[in-house]
Amino acid sequence: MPVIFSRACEYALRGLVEMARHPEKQFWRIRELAEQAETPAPFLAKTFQSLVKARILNSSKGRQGGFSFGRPVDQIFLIDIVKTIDGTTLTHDCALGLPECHDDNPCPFHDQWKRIRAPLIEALSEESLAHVSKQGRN
Amino acid sequence: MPVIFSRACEYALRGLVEMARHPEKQFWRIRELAEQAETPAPFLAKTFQSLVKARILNSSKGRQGGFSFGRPVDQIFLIDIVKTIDGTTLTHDCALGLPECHDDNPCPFHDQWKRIRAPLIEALSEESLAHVSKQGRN
DNA sequence: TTTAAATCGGATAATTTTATCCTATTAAAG
DNA sequence: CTTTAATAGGATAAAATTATCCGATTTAAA
Repeated sequence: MPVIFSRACEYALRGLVEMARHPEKQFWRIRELAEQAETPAPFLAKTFQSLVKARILNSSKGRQGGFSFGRPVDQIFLIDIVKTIDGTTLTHDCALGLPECHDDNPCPFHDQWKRIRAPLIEALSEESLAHVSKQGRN
Repeated sequence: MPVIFSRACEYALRGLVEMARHPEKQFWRIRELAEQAETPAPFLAKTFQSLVKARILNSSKGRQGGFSFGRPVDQIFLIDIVKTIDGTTLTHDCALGLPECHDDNPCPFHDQWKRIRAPLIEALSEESLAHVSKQGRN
């Protein structure tokens, strides 16, 4: 198992950060981007299709084509990417996998997980690609 | 994908909580426990083997056999269970899957994830089965 | 001593996730 | 108009995870 995001989501995030780090580049071909982000190219291409559907990315076919951002990078938040690719499991579901776990019928780890998940959701919601892409060196 | 723990780990936690909730019961047969915890019995049995190896559980074969705790439930912490079954990925690895992500060579999400992961590790380390099993109603 | 009932551990099956491949479509360049 | 180069999307393959099965072993009861 990966850490908290699926492999698909890890790859997408890495690819998008790479894109955001080179604002001078208008269109990215998937092969070049995958190479930079060290991800399997065909798999990244697949996950990018979802991001296009979600309007986070634009794509254009044919020569000189490739992927570009669907809106300014300071308006794309990590939560948008995670929800598009991994759905709402991480942000909504029970850590013990119980389908009927809610505030009024909590599992024994419910309150703890809720408390831990809150800052995670907050960080994902507030961190834009613009900001994240300026962090780190990896 | 599950939320943060593997299915195997979710099941183990549910089974162990169920056991801890019934301290009057010395030995649990896997079938009965799986039924109570609503987990697939053969799969729970497999994951329980790992917990026996890790001395978190005792097992005895044959008639009247079953599983019992390897030490008092106030000395078994969630982190022990998670590490035994899921290893250290959740607590150690890079959220973006980068193998060379460290404090001195951080990925763009490194600091955020570190900040979020800390209270998670803390909670898992401090929450004993004794305490957790008294929480919730599910 | 035999029988019944439990875990152990290896083998196997099913499902999900990850990864690749190939053809179709599109658009620019020649 | 033809060729080249890109994504789209369906089909397929590989790998990992989840789930089951069965014979071996163990232990207590009959």
